Amino acid sequence: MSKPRKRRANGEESRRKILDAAEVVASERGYDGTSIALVSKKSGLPASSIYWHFKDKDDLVAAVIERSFGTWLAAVAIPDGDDPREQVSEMSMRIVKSLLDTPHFLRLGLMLALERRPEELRARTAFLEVRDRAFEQISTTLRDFMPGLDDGSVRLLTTYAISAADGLFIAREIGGDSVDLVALFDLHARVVYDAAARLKAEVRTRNSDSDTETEISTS
Amino acid sequence: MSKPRKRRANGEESRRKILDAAEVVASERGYDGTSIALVSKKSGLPASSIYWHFKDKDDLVAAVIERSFGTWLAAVAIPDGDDPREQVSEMSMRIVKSLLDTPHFLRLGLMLALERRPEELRARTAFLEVRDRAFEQISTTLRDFMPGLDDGSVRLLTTYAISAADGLFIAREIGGDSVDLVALFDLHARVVYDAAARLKAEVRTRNSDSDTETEISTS
Amino acid sequence: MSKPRKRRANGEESRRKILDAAEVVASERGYDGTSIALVSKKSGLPASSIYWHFKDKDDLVAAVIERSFGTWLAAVAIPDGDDPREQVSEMSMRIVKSLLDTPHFLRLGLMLALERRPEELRARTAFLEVRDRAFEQISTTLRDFMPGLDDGSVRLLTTYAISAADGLFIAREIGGDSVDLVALFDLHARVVYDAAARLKAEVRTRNSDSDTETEISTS
Amino acid sequence: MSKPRKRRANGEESRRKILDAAEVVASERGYDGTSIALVSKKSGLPASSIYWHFKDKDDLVAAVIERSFGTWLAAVAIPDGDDPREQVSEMSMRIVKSLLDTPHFLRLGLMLALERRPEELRARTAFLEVRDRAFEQISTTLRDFMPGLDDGSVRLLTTYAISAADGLFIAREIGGDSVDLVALFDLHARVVYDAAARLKAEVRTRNSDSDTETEISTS
DNA sequence: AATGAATGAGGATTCATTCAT
DNA sequence: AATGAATGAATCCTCATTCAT
Repeated sequence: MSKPRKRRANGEESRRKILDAAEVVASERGYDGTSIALVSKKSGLPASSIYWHFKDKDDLVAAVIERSFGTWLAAVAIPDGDDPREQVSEMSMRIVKSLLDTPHFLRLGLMLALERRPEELRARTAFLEVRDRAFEQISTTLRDFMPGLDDGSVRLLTTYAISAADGLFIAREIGGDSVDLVALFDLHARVVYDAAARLKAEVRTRNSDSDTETEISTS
Repeated sequence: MSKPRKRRANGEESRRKILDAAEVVASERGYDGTSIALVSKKSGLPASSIYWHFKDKDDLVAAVIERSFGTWLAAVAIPDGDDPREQVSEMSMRIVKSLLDTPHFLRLGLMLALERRPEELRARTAFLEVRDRAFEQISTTLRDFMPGLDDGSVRLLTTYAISAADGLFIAREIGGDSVDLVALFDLHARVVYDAAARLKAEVRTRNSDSDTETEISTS
Repeated sequence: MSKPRKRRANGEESRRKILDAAEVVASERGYDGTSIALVSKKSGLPASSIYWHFKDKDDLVAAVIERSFGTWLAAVAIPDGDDPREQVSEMSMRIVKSLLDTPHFLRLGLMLALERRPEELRARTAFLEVRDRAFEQISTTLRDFMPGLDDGSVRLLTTYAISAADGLFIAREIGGDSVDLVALFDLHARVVYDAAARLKAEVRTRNSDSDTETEISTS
Repeated sequence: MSKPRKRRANGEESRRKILDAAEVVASERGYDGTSIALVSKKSGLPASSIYWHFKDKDDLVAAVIERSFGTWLAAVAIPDGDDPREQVSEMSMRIVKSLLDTPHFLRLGLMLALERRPEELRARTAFLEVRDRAFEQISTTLRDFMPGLDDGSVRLLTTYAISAADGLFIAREIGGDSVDLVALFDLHARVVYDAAARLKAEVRTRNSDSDTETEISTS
């Protein structure tokens, strides 16, 4: 009773504990601030055990990124059967909720993204990869909702949509509860929608140039 | 005579060298990644000399933030005598240019902003302070351009304007030359302008709801 | 069926794999440089399996020494029925060949021999033992070829013969192909033979002291 | 009196203390067996101070090699004004004495020489370099004493002379006082001298080929 | 006959900082 | 106004070894 040390070797669970601890630490302190000793303390496993499960610190943090992204995706993903027309506002809400509930993924990712070290971290590369996947996903969604948009515009809008969302997340991280993330994301969704509509209109105009089309004023 | 007299020690210059080195290092590696040894190597001055000029590492990085912000402000500031009507587009251009030329300030600042360590860094506080000043500045500008906007809207718009700009900066940091920062900031300026106009219109409508009610100022 | 049945565990073969790996590693890096992890990697067996076959690292390396010596002896040994008169030149050739083909035994042994650690290694002791056996063997051979040599001379010559051979081996290890080991061992064999002959002559002279001493000119 | 800690920073002396400690440790345990912690303990300076004076462990051991060689050379070198004819026997004596008194240089060097690690140690390279210098020195001496020897023979003899000496040193390291190093080196000197004389004679014979010289059978 | 997992001790090296000069 | 030297704590990671299965 005094020490019912669970001596059952259980690889899966240990790995999970380590990732849990590392996720919290890394998302609060960044890569350099994440010491193996701290992860060891928080996970309850000796430092050497961390090295049984992960090649090195970089490998550990990359694994954190990947798992974190999975969790985050699941939280954001829209359940099957949803009415497509509700997708936009629904996704906006889900994103906000995910950022408030599990900010680990994005906080850590952005910290890594901002770094420039002589030799790339696998952890950073891992983040950029999942970010690229998100980019493709959103591009596709945009094209579905606004058929007729040219590639350049889709690119521009997607970049803007993602980047601004990053920025809003940071604002919330800095400002805490005084930042109304819901209102900001509402604004953001509308703003992107309007911009998409305007760009689409401009494209159409440009295409049917000599015709009698009337000017289309900014939304 | 036997020794080639080292030129008279020049405090100002040494300090400057150290700050120059620290600015580059810190903006590439963040706070934890900035080792005194590296700053020493890059500045050409011994580590102990850094401690003659700065109390500790935190003090050094805070000084970097402050000087960096000064430099950045000077690059962004609009020269006297400019036509106020050109201010918006001009400032947009200047901001883009400053972010491309001297990204140190914002890169370091955002890295610091994202961190959550048990004991606050003076360096982080310093960044948040200059950011607050920028917030006030932009709020004022917004109010000047869109008189009649209620305080909540100004707050929301300013937060959005700044945050999205942060996000665009990050996108550029990640994507490099493949990210067209000029186009993104053009879009951003327009989007904020439109949103401001719409919010203003909504406010006016709300205020003159049923009849000729007199203006009711918020706050 | 679901699992491709790992072929029946074969103790002998595993043990051999481990010894093979350890032999290479230890002869390249010495005792301290031989990590169980590296032997594990090179042998393809988990570290814990190494401890199933060997008590500890010292035990493993001692086993390497013993097996290695066996291999080496077999390579050097003169087949039965050989004409005794050809033994010397033949053995010289065989030794050279063995040192070129399987240098593991001697390389590792000499490394161990040179070490001086607070607590003796069984591995080192094992090497010194087989070396002693070799010493006796060569002493006997010498006595057979040069009957009449006093014990001191046999000792001296044997020590010289073995030691110089060690040194030549090292020279080859350092110099690689640029060192003509065949020529060196030819020289060595002749030199030892001459020295033995001279010592024998000196002994005979000394024994028949008061008699008509004949001048023995050096060289 | 209880703690008159010498707090006078004295770089030279500290460096010397570290080298002294490292020399002993490395020559007893080899490169891998030389832990910075042990050197720290034996030298009385903290491990971090060792890194003020030396870049890394490899740098430290290379410095040991170089200093050790200097010491050894000084012990072996023949004072000016010595009668050249006494040089050979004198040098033999001096070498024996140096090997008995300060065996550090050669013990460490041979251990390093025998190693084969994936990435070369600067320490090993340093040893091979000084060894090369010794080779040239001895070659020159040989040529002076035996003018007329062809280059191949000089090479062969020098290699043999050095290598056998290495082997004799090892024999003494293994056998301790029971190994009569003086007798062995006397034998070695004579053996090399005789071999040189014989080789020279053979060369002369070969050069005057067409003459009536009879075959010279092996001694 | 093995092995996945664990673990405390120790490995080299860097850290921020101080101190005497 | 500086700096060579020092230093204890911390860094990441590897070590030999054990244990439960």
